[in-house]
Amino acid sequence: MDTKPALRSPTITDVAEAAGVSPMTVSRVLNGRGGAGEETRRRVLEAAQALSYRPNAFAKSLKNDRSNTVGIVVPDIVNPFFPEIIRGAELVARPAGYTLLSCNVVEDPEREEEVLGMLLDKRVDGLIICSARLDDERLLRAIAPHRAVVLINRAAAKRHAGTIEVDYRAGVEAVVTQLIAQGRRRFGFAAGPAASQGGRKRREGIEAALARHGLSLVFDLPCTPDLQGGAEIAARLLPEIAQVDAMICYNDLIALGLMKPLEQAGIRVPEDIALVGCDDIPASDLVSPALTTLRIAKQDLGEMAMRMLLDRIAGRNAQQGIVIEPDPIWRATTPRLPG
Amino acid sequence: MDTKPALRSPTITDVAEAAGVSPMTVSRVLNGRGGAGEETRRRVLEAAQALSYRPNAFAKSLKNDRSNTVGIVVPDIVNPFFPEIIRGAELVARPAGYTLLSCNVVEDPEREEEVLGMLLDKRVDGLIICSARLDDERLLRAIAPHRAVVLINRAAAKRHAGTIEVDYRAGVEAVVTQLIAQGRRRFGFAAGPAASQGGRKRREGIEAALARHGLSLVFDLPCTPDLQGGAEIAARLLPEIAQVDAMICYNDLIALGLMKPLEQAGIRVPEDIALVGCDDIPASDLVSPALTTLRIAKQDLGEMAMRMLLDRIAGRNAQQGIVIEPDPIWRATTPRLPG
DNA sequence: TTGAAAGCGCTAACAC
DNA sequence: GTGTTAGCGCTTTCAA
Repeated sequence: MDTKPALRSPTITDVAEAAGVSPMTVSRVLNGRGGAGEETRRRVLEAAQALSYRPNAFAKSLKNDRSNTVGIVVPDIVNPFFPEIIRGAELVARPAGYTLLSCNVVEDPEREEEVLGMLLDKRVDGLIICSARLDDERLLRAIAPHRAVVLINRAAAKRHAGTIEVDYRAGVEAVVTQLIAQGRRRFGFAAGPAASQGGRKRREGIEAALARHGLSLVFDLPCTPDLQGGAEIAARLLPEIAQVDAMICYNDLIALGLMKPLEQAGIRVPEDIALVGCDDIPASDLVSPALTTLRIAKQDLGEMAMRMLLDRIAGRNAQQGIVIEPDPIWRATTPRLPG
Repeated sequence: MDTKPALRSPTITDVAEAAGVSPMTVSRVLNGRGGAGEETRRRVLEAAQALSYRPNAFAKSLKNDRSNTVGIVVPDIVNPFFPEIIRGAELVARPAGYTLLSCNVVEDPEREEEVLGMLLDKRVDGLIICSARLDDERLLRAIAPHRAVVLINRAAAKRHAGTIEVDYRAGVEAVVTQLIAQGRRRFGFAAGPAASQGGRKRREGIEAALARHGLSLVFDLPCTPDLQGGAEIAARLLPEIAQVDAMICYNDLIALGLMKPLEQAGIRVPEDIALVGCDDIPASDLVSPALTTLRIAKQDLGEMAMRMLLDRIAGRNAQQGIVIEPDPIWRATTPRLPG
């Protein structure tokens, strides 16, 4: 019955011919613009159906100067922090008629720049950038030509981009303050990527809490934000492990990567050393001892960012900067809380 | 110094005017087609640079009838199995000049169908589908109009798509055989999504091994392929836990989701019940006891799939079906191997 | 070595 | 209610 799929996909003109009308009428019917006779309408729909007609998105975009596509750029799709954000963003984008183009930059600024250019070529209507690693100048230059931008965990002039920032500073400060109250004094920081703004805010939080007690960081080293980074920190830390009785980690992956080497070296967590992560990825509640961390509502974050982006695309720049608070989740890598 | 970014992005005509040549010459220079005077060439490049000209991908695609974009469809981007595949695919796609459009279908067949249609609208040059959940007829109908398709973990007529399949059957059979040798007799299967072809192959592997010893599955229940699914299986299993001394799980997430409820119920792993996952996600080596599993080279899988896809796009359909073998990783949720 | 014309598939603006 | 014209930005074809 079925005819073979044509070599060339059917165009609006093919449908028009099949229905015995003009392309314009087909366009009107298919886009629900109204102003088409009932009978005509039926014939057009039938013809489109019969040909399995799908409008060519390029032609549409070229004409309309909008792609109905938005981009989201993440440092590393394998880091469990980001897929949830992507999912949240997609959840909002799709019902609004947007396709999400998600791009991985593998923690590489060059690549980040390249990807932003590519998204420009594809004429995305807007984009979300998670934890941009580019320096201010390059970032600004790269986003300037874009129609609408939202930055996650990166400050920027409101004119150029909306921002959603996690208040790591407050979150980390609260946790460190609590640990000090429990008697910890010698803090280390596994700082994550040096270029991360979020990393600097976490450090500020630690230092603010420490300063109030006349303390300062005894260990502060950057590392890749993954299990491997944690393992490397462990190797650096172990020779001078006695210097430290609490480690604050840039994220859960680092903390998790730290745990096994510590255990193998006979260091007890949390007795000898307390461990705190950040993000609350699923694995953190699965390991033993379960990891104390700052929970971030990742999917919400993605949803918010996308809502803000859609607003900006629509020219509504109402909410320009949102700050969300992380939630301390006290688990077993820190001493039991009193009460 | 800089002029404000224009409202309208510069076109090839703008560049042509600035350089005092025709659009055609600009096109030639920018695409490295050769046949342009040295001096002309220089002027064009300069003008393009000065205007920050970026060719409009739509116009290009509309004309060329190719988008230089390929799609990859995954059931759930939050499942750690898939981001690694995506990364592998991207690693191969980008140097070849392709942009990867990754789409999440949240384990929903309707959504899968919709996404395949959307990809068609966007005129992707080809696409990879991971663990398609559509039934054969709908899947075939959905991929038929696409130019090139590769299926991961799903069989198909070679004419319609290349395939890369993990030999779960053999992998699972080997593991179960080993467990039987260690004295396990009462096997359960946390089967994952009913629509998964991979799930059926795992079951076949279990049953083949059991049959050789006159045994059969005492527990076989579908579940979502995530931690939640494991927790639900645990709830169903616990009342009749004594019936079972080994659980084979569709994937590591399910196995991991199973572990905490079992532990809380006082069931010892592996003494009372052996546990086997599949995929070898990073968390599996972090928990205690560490999870025995079948390792799949996820990134390789993604790379292979993309290479096969690029071949098919280029009209080279040499390698049409690849089977890869999973690697049993014996860890602590199964009894120690002899030797 | 360079340019002019035509057209990819679609739709906004304006007829009829 | 429906059709015609023109043009989005680019490149292929052909001519100069």
